[in-house]
Amino acid sequence: MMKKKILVIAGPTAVGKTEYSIDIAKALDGEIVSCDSMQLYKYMDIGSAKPTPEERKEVRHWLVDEIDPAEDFSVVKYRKMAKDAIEDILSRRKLPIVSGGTGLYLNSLIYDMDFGPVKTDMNYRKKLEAIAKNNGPGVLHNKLKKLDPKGAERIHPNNVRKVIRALEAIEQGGDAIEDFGDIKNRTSDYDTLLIGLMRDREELYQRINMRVMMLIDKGLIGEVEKLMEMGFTSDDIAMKGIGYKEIIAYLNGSYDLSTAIETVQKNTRHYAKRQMTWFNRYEDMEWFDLTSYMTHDDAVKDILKWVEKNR
RNA sequence: GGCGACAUAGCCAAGUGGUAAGGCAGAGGUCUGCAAAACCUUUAUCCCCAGUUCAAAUCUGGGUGUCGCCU
Repeated sequence: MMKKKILVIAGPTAVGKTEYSIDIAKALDGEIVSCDSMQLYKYMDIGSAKPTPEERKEVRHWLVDEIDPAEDFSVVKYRKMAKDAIEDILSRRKLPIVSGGTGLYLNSLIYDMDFGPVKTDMNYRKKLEAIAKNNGPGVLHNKLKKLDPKGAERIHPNNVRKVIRALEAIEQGGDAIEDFGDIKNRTSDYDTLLIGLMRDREELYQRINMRVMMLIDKGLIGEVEKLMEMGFTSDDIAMKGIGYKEIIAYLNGSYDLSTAIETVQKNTRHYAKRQMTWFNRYEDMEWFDLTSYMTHDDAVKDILKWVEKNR
């Protein structure tokens, strides 16, 4: 039986995934399944650089504008939603194109990751967070050493969040968290074609700086004010996104505007670098260096050529 | 022109005789239920010249530069 083909377009933020994905989707009769942890949220349009309504009319986008910013969300929910979307697209004989920059979410789609039965327990987490805060992170890590020596070895003591998650998995009655390094094989659910978009570091950073200025021009500050009026606070994970947390700080008076903007730019640059680190480990990812093309169309043509050859 | 202060990494900065803290930026990396999250690793011989000393970023003299005050 033929495996189901899906195309993945990954790359750091501001590299141009949205426009490239749309052109590629149009050429291949595809629909886009967003793999972006922020575009998922409703009301957060400007800061997450969602595709515009016009763009979404050109090609159908899935998993954009789906959840409330206050909702507890996690990879597992993402995977479920994304797989449903992919099935829907395939059932209509179209090509699913997973496009985005959230590495963990992408992994959940292209590897068979077993997240286990244990759900998140916010109260439990808060309790442990308090312990870490009062007695130092080492206490939790020592505990983990006893319960899950392998996990303790892999997780740095200072990484409280991961230590807590590892403890949660065991203490709430599950198995120890698996090591991603143990996963060798891609999922058998799909036949995945991985495309990576990149640019020269310098050019990418320039695009990031410019884009942040553009987001401000488009009304990011007003968007954040509106979200705050709706009752969302910096406690909501969604509001910890880059571009949101800094503007909140500005509105609180912790930053002046130019500091806020510079901080957004800086954090976005850091994020882009982490994304590159993440994607670099996919050995079969075909990279297209957008800096090296004279025009957008040349690059699209090349990408399509590669897809035709490999699909 | 006079007086004073200062000069340490790309930036901020500690160190006042014993062999260069820290933060930021930069670079590299980790990742199995908050991932735009969380976390880790890494970067100097102290403005220049001479001197004192076993030993100088630290003390002395000179030079250069910056800042402040005065006329």
